[in-house]
Amino acid sequence: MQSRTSHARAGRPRSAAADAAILAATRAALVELGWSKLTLQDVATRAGVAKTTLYRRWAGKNELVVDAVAELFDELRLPDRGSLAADIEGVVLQFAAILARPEARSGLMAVVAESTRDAALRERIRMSIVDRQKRLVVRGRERAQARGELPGEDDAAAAARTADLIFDVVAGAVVHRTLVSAEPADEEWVRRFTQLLLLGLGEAARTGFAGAAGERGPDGKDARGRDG
Amino acid sequence: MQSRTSHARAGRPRSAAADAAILAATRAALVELGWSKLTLQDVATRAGVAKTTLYRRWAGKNELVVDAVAELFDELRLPDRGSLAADIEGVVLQFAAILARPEARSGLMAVVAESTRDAALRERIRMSIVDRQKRLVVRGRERAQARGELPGEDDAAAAARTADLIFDVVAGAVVHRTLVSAEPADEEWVRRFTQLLLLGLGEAARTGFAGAAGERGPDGKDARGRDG
DNA sequence: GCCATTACGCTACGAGCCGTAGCGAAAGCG
DNA sequence: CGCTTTCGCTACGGCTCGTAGCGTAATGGC
Repeated sequence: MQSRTSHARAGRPRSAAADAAILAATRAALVELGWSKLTLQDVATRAGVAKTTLYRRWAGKNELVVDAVAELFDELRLPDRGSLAADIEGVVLQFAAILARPEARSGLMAVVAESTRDAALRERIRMSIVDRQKRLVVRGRERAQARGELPGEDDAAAAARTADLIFDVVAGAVVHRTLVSAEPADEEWVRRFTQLLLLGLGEAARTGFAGAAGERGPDGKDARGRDG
Repeated sequence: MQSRTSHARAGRPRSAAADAAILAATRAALVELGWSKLTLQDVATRAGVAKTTLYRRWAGKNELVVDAVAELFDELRLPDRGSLAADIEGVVLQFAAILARPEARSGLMAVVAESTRDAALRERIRMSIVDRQKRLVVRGRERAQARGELPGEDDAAAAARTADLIFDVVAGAVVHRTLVSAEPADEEWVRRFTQLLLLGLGEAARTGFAGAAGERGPDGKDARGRDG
């Protein structure tokens, strides 16, 4: 069977359990040691494998950490909460929860920094982490357009550019808040951010901007869409 | 006289020229080698000083790179272009120009990553890099409020939270665009981003969002303030 | 069951960088 | 001229990296 599904070449197959153990050990090491003090020898010991096994599967520290961190983003979902605002808040809160974990904080920025000088690494990050997030933006936007909350776009290229822009704004804001400003992207912050994103600077400020007093938008439409 | 101005304790004073040479050498090494392959021995050789001199002035690689990169942000200015939109575009373009330089790309994210596990380093980054940027947001917002483009805010604490939010959105978006998406934050992107920030998702999309056809805001006010 | 093939654990190794210690010389101050 | 601090230089132990080599384990083909 294996000969058909994945052309299993003869020989001893790689241990899938070892893969999982290594990635879990990498995350544990990231939590305890952080990026700079993480060594492959330490990861190997934690995972119960030999150091040479690590080098047979990953080119180095960068690639290993990318794969270890990428698994954290598997849990990202796009819940249908009934309105664009509520959908944004939901997915942003999930994203913020992942970035609040120490293994993501210390690992993600480090590999992004490394990727500025390594095109292959940048591509690996894009495929296993970034694109998965961007897909949520695209689908959420389509959903909002189907609801009539956002106008449709005829030009496909323009639609892609817009999705890229929105993605950079959303992901960038959460990352900057969490890692640079080093303050939590909690529910109140997400509410205020969502209002700013939907209404813009002038209009959002005019509605009080507080979230507590401004859950409903100025056009009378329920901004959170709990009951329609 | 120095005994009064800066209590210059007796002994040979530190060479200011060495400081400048070391920081310049650090930036040069960042360009050629990137963060991970940058060694203090290499920086010392480039600067024409001994390695021990580096350790007498900086605790390690992290602190050195923070200071070297911080100088890049000295050139940030807040030009008065006549309108909030034009001011935002101007300062964002300056920020993008700095982030386009390789010494900023490879150095900035790396020290931010390190700062997730080092509170002292995080404070150093905040003081010498982040706060300088944030001040531009605060002043630009005050200017827009004086112009009547944005409503004033009575609560000082709420005003500070709003400034923080705007700052995270602006800086985060540019950083994410430049370093994660790895695409240039050029004039067209900045135009579209500014429109999104000012008008919000729904309204900005409704105006076409393109920039080329949307240089003027929907309220008829020239969004770029070039010739009126 | 036997063999070719691949993965694995283990050890050892040179190379490079880190951060520090110690020394003599240089450059300021009074 | 003494005192103090900085500087250049050398040397060092300790650590990590990435690889090589070897014997063993596990699988598929025959």
